Amino acid sequence: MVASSSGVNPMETVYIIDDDPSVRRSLSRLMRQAGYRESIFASGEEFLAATPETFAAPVCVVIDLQMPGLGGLELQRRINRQNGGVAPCSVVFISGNGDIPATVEAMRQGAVTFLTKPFDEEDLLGAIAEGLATHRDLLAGTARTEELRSRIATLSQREQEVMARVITGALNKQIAAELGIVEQTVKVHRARVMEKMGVVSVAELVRSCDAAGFAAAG
Amino acid sequence: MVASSSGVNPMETVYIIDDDPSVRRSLSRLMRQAGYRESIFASGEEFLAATPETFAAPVCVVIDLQMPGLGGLELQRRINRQNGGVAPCSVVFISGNGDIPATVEAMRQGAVTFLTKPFDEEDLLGAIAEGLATHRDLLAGTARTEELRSRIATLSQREQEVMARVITGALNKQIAAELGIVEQTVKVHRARVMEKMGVVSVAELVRSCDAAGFAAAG
DNA sequence: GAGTCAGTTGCACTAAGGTCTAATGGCGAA
DNA sequence: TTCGCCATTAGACCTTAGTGCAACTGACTC
Repeated sequence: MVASSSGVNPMETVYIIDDDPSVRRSLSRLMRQAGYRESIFASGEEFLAATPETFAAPVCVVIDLQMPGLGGLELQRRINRQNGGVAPCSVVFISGNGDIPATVEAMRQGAVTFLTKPFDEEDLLGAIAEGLATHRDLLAGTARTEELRSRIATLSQREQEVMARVITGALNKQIAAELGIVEQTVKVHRARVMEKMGVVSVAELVRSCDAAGFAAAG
Repeated sequence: MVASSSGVNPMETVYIIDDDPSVRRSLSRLMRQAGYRESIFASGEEFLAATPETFAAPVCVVIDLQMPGLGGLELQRRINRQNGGVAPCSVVFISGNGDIPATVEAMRQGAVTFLTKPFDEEDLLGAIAEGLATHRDLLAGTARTEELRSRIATLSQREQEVMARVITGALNKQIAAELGIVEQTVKVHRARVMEKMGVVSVAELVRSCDAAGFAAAG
């Protein structure tokens, strides 16, 4: 029983990267039948050239391990590097004659799974569904983080210095002493920080900074 | 060049689980040469019966995939289950004739790596070092979490209710209204919360609660 | 029944945070 | 040069938070 298009988010995309035209055709058809948007590529180079470095909607990339030119593992590495080390999409490997070291490497680099040809279509669809779900969750977290970082970017240098100390629980007078300014000035910066960050309490500010990876001052 | 015992934490332990006596002897010697504490077991059942469910010091378990009785993958599952789903130690697989599906499963279950015999001693030692390091970091986080949870456990019901609202940034008067008590009472609870949790600022309290998984009140 | 503990409240006082208005000076863009 | 943004400070005023002391209640224990 193949998954139908009902219930599948039409924005979720599957990219197929395989040097074998018959595999590409076959998987392309399978993806369409499952209700996914899909695109096929004959090589990793082609894929990298044609797709953005980051994706706004869930994406799963199905990669053939053995390909002339850019190999599957190296392709996976480059995809991961595109997003500053954070996987910009989910990856599923397929291979005709893979070996265990390659499997270990693929999994360590974050692959959902590693399937050997011939594989059960259900296994592939299951892996893709899992990869898309994982990526969906990741994107949700990333969107929040990005929003917070853009807010932090609107803070002036001084405001960031004050915020870094506020989220450690430092008193205004302590912050003033550290920065060599007067307490009243700290209050002004602090108020602006709260306003720009869109929070009304220190508790929210702490959570926002933690979520955005903004480091507290020692 | 085999790693010497210098620089290796003497409390870090490696457990070898293999049904082949010669492999056990060989790996046992290798571990001792590398400066690790080690114990050998002929089966998963023997290991589970002889070791605690959780470990206080870094541990790496080297598991043979194919063993009569309890297989390597099932053993890994049981080890992971012991700690409520969180890996209680690191796991390295070794196998004479493993296959890709087993490798995928092992890695998905959190194995550091999967080595095929005959393997390079350096690869095994590297994997063990990595596993121990990962487990060390995990233990450090766990210790902190446990300490915070035990602190939270000393809070009375009311104090927890107040804390849950303090960490949302609620004002004392809002908390009082929600709980149907007077602001002064909130202040008393709040002061006791800060004292018992060992913090002096709301910022620290928020971080502690987040680290301990204590949920804020909606 | 006495003692203990958690929860509650009131009052007074201090400390800290937050807001508003007003003013000064530097610095880069238009 | 003028305008706008940033950083800075002052003074006044109000709101919150934190602390110390005292007291009352109910449940539970010795």
